[in-house]
Amino acid sequence: MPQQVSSRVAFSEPAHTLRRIEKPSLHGKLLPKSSVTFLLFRTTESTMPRYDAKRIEPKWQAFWAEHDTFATPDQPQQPGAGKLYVLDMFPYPSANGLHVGHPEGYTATDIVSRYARMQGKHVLHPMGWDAFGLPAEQHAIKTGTHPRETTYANIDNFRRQLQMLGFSYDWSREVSTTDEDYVRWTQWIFLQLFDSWFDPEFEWTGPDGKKRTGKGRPISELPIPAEVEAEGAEAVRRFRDEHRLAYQSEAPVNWCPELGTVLANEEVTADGKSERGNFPVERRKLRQWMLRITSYAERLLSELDDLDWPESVKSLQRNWIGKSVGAEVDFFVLDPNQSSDEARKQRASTGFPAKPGDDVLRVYTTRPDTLYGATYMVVAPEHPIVDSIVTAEQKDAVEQYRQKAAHKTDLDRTDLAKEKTGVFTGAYAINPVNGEKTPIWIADYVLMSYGTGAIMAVPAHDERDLEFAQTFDLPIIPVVQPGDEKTDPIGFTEHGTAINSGDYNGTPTAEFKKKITADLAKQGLGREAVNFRLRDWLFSRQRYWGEPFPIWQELDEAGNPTGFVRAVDEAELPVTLPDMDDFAPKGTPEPPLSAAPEEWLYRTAEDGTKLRRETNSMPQWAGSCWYYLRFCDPKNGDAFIDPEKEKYWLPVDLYIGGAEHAVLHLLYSRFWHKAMFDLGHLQSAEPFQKLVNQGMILGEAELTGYRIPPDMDVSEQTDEMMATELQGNWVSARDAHEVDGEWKQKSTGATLEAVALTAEQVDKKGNEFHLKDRPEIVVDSRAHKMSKSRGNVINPDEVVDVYGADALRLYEMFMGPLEQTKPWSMSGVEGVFRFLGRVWRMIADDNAEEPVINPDVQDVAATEEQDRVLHRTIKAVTEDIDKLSFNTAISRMMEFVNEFSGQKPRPKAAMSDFTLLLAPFAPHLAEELWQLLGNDDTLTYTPWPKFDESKIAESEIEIPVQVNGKLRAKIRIPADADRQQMQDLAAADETIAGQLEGKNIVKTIAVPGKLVNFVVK
RNA sequence: GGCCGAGUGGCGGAAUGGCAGACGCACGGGACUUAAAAUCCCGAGAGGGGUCACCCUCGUGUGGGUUCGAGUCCCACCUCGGCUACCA
Repeated sequence: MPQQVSSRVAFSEPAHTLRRIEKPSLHGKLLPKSSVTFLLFRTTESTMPRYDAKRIEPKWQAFWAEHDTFATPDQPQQPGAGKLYVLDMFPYPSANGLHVGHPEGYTATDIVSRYARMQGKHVLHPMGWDAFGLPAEQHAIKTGTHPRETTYANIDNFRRQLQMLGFSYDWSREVSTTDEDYVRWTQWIFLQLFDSWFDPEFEWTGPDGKKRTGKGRPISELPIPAEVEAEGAEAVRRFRDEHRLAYQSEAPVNWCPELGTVLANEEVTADGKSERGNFPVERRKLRQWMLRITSYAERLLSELDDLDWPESVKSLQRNWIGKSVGAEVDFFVLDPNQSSDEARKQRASTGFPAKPGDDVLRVYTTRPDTLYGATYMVVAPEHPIVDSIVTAEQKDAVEQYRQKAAHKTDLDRTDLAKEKTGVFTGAYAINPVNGEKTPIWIADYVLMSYGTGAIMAVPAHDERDLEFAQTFDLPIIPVVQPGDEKTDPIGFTEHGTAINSGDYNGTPTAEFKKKITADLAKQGLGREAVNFRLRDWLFSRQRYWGEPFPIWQELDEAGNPTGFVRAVDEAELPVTLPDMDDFAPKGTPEPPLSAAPEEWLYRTAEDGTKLRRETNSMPQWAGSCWYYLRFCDPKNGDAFIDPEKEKYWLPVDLYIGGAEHAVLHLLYSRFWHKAMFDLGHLQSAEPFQKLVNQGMILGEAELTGYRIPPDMDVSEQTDEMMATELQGNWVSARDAHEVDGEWKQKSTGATLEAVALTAEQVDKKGNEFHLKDRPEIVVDSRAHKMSKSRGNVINPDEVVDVYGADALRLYEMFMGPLEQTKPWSMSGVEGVFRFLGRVWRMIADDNAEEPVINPDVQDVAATEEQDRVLHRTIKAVTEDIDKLSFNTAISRMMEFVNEFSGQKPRPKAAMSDFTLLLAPFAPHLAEELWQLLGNDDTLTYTPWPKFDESKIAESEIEIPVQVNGKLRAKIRIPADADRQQMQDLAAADETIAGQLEGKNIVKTIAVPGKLVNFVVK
């Protein structure tokens, strides 16, 4: 909305209005700079409302701190009321401080926590810091300030801001992931994973009574196959290492040669360049730590069902896990000397799965029913079979392609996605169902990391295969007939009936899949197979400011790593970061910690083995994976959490945070939780029972006009109206829309230039805004994401400075539904600020020098109507909080105030109840009013008001009367009128009688307490 | 391309299948004031009629459907937003 040219800031003398004078330009800062002009006025008399957040808020924050009001009690306030664990996603304490998105979720959880306390529940509501991470390290490289210093300074600022907002956290439980005591247990959990393997066969029953297959178990219980045992101790060690939940493997990292450093994925732009400097980034394989999250894929998927999470988040997680059911099929690689029949016979005798040494290409497909249409095969460039099958003529071309593929950046990949590339290997395989000789290609559209790294290509029924086949002129055989005869089978990727498929012709797709999978299995050529998109979790980073791994690498005599590692002794945890002055990249892909002092890096074990520390560090996810556990028992020196406390508090009853964590954080946490459960350290199966995502807060809407480019020829437009609008290059806002970040004219598709306007350039006509010099042009307003570059970032400090914390809290809850994206509006903040002023004046005496109770508030009994309003409000607010529908709860309180503030006298009891309802939303003001109402302790644990249905009920109600579904009249009837009475009363109404006259009543619908509807002809 | 979500006044948004637009912003009018601010009161979906304490028509992205009755349920389409991207 435009900020009209008008005045908003007043000057006045009295001290309690000084805050408005201190920063008269504040509105200029808070509102879009361009759209406001100030007219400043002076007065010698105070006319400002006396509701003085600047006095009230610090007073009560100090009171709460002094009395440890929010320290988690040992017991529920009311016996049997139960516990409630209310958790926020803890923030990364950035140098910028809080943005307005933080208080949104935090206010919601604070309301729930305060409300639950008043209901007598035992509430755990903690806060902490996810404090490892890149920015502090980069700041250190730039300035030389140690990341620890920056981090703890930022934490202090965040804590100050959160306390300024009056959140009821139990600060005695505060933890930071960077605390040594916390790091110790993060490392300890890693060691538990390191000391475990996943037994896929293990059958057991979960705490929910459901049967499960597959469980994490101690590595000592891993059965060692006899042939491995026979190979000796090293082979056994290697076998164990290969099965651990935390294991090492070669994995590609983003190496930027120009910057001489490894980059995190977040530091690489979508087009494969470094965010800093825009240099090319290549992928280089390095030894990395991985966590075997894939072994938990099935459980992470199936146990989602019982969680009270938004369906969208569940669906994101399901997609991310990406389970698909299909078949693995063996294609025999053709020996040029054998005919295909012979090959098939030989294959049939060897059985599935293929044995080592078989020259077999195994593919994974979700559409085994299209086997007859497989006209070629593709393997990933890295596929190991390539070396053994490539023919002499093709060797060079294949080698070249593999080289190129290996060095491809993300940019090349996405670019090449548009055009398929590949090279023929010269080799052929035999299609197991029809004996057809099928050429084998390599192409980078097949990924080594999914399925078997090889596919059978069915160009007729797969988009990618079709594109590839068309590029390289490969045969296309349709094998699925769409149900609709008119549809071309080529390019048809859905289910239909089989054609060109031998004896299977006419079989519907679903049935065919099952049948052919079974038939292949019988012949030993295939079997049903399940695949997951989910990959193992790359758990190491080449960073300083993260948890060091509690791992030693073993070195040989020459000081080179042997590849074997050993865990740091538990008693030596935590492994703390060495003090280093220089965090700058060393120009090699080695992590910064490899430049740590020697005494940190090296050691000789008791058995004489030389050891070197693991120099990779853990990702930021590590600390955030389990912080919800530590909050239950933050000071425990003997365990990461006391089992009794875990049993009592877990799972988290309400978890609120941004949707950006819908997949990774929540999936990783669930994985760790399940692994720790399997190992007997936890008793709950899932960490977060109920999850809510708060919506994003956009910047304030700005006025925008639209212009077409000057070179466009307006005369081409045939439409006369259009021509008028285009004249002078302006178009109507109604004719403009944004496509991929660009403004386009809907009617012509022309690219537009969007122009932000100032209020001075705009006129209001009726309800629309128009350009002053071009009144026919309608002006639009739009909200965008807050960003520094746009200059539309709202700083909570400044809002609190002008309007107070209660107003900020209340506004953020009043904006709209919690889960919805919604734009900021500073005048909306003023709206709730005015509401708080009205609340103040309803209960407090605004004319008194000292805060005292309003003389109109008296110890009188409430009238029936007053009781009705009060109890209706209690009911509505209570139910709305239960639904997390805070915006409507606030509306209800506004209605209450609108109703009561004009009344004299106002019953004190009703004012007290209202104050309690307000308390979770605007706790400072509520505490102050509670005191004025004659109470001398905090209202934090005062019982929540109860409502009485009988007081809400009215004896007479108004209901609508419809004729043929159209509203024709409203009548007053007794609340308990039955159907017949309602009909009679409705028919007796003058207007209705007129409507019914001479008509034939076909049917009458009367819903008691609701409405009457006559159907006439 | 795929998946998920959403379209209601000038704006943010309310509405167990039952009076569309609660509450708030912005806007207009009035009271108070030398004036302004602050505060309080009143008005308002759009269009039309009028015997101004009243009535009619249209109205929740578009087109169909179910129903006595649809913002709400079903089908198709359009637009916007978010996430994801060759997963065979």
